[in-house]
Amino acid sequence: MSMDDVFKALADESRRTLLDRLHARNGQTLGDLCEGLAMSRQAVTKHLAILEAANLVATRRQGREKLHFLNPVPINDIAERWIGKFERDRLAALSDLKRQLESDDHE
Amino acid sequence: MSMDDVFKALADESRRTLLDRLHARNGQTLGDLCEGLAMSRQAVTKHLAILEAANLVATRRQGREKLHFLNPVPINDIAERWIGKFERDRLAALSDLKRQLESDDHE
DNA sequence: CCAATATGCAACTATATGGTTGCCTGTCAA
DNA sequence: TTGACAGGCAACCATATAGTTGCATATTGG
Repeated sequence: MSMDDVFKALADESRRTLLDRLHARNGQTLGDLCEGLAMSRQAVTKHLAILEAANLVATRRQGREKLHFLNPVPINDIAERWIGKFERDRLAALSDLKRQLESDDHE
Repeated sequence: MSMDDVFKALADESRRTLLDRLHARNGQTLGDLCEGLAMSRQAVTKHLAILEAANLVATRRQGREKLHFLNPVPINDIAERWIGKFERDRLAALSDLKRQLESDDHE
């Protein structure tokens, strides 16, 4: 669960997709997370193990199923490392504004 | 400057150290950034090129020197991807509190 | 019990990546 | 001009890593 594990875990597109899926719906099983992906179940298992070791994903066993949950804390730590407190607020405001403008475009 | 480039760039400890150095003092030259590091100048050059391609570092030529500047925007985008607006505020508050407690410890 | 379901483990392969060495180019100052 | 300084480019090597296949284990429902 070192910092290096977090960055290595995030370096792969497949793993980021898995985090996206958990962000959209938390608490999915391995089978759920495999659905529609162009790789074997074993590949997904390995990716989830890496995400879990990095503390980006927490798990809970329920019978023969294993539920997966996204943990946003290490992600926040990344931002804290290189973005100062005030700069953070400024960038957050900019992001909000950008989202606002984009959603207006689509109306 | 795709999202993948950013994560790949951050996946290496040496590159994160370079970002730390720029965060501590912005606008350093290649020579500055090499100092005290246990690798060749050419290795640092390659790392900086990767950081620049990922838009994490911006550069400006000045005579025979090249100055390097940290760009925090892609870092912020990472946090935005998996942390909701309200969750972001909550995590930021927690981080501030944690920092506060830690600084108290050291007094 | 037993077959189907859900997940775990291990060996193997191809490619990506970090680091090196050697040499080239450009800029400054005496 | 010319030597020294700052940086750039290319080929090469060792290791890390994403993906695969094949087999094993564990839980549930009939």
